Amino acid sequence: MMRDLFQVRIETPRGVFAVIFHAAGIYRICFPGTAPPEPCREGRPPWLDLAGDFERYFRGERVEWERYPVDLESYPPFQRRVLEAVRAIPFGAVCTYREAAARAGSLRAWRAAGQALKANRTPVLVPCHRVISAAGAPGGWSGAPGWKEYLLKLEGWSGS
DNA sequence: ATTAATAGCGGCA
DNA sequence: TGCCGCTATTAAT
Repeated sequence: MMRDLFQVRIETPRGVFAVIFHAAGIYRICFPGTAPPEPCREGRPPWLDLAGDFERYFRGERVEWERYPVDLESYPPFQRRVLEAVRAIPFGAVCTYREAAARAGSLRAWRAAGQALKANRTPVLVPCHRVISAAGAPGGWSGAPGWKEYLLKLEGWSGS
């Protein structure tokens, strides 16, 4: 189901992010230097202090992203369960691909869990950076390189 | 309609 | 150490 989309640009210490949203939730996060692939108009989000939360987060403060509704409707069922499980990982904590798949209900589907994270349209709000490989390496990131490591460090993860 | 390719993991030789 | 199979989904054949 395709809805009318709006976007806000938000300045942070790490660059300008674009948040794409509609009335029922946040649809996509665009990292600095990337443009939204779908057409959208400028608009003001209905949620209070979204920009403030971004600034605080990129300054290293804890932010309760759970209070923002994220649009997960267009994902296939398993991917959606993975993203919901990943959303529940607390600030500063991490889990493995295996655990993420298990929490989504299919213990052996780590690989498919990786696909779900790759398909994740809303990084940061769905903190896919908190899913790391069992060996302690950060693992993949579908956007520009370095961001996963950066976000983990921002949340106090000391590395392997 | 089938097959290949994925943001990985654990078991077994 | 290296090989194998596994799961869900999409893209290519």
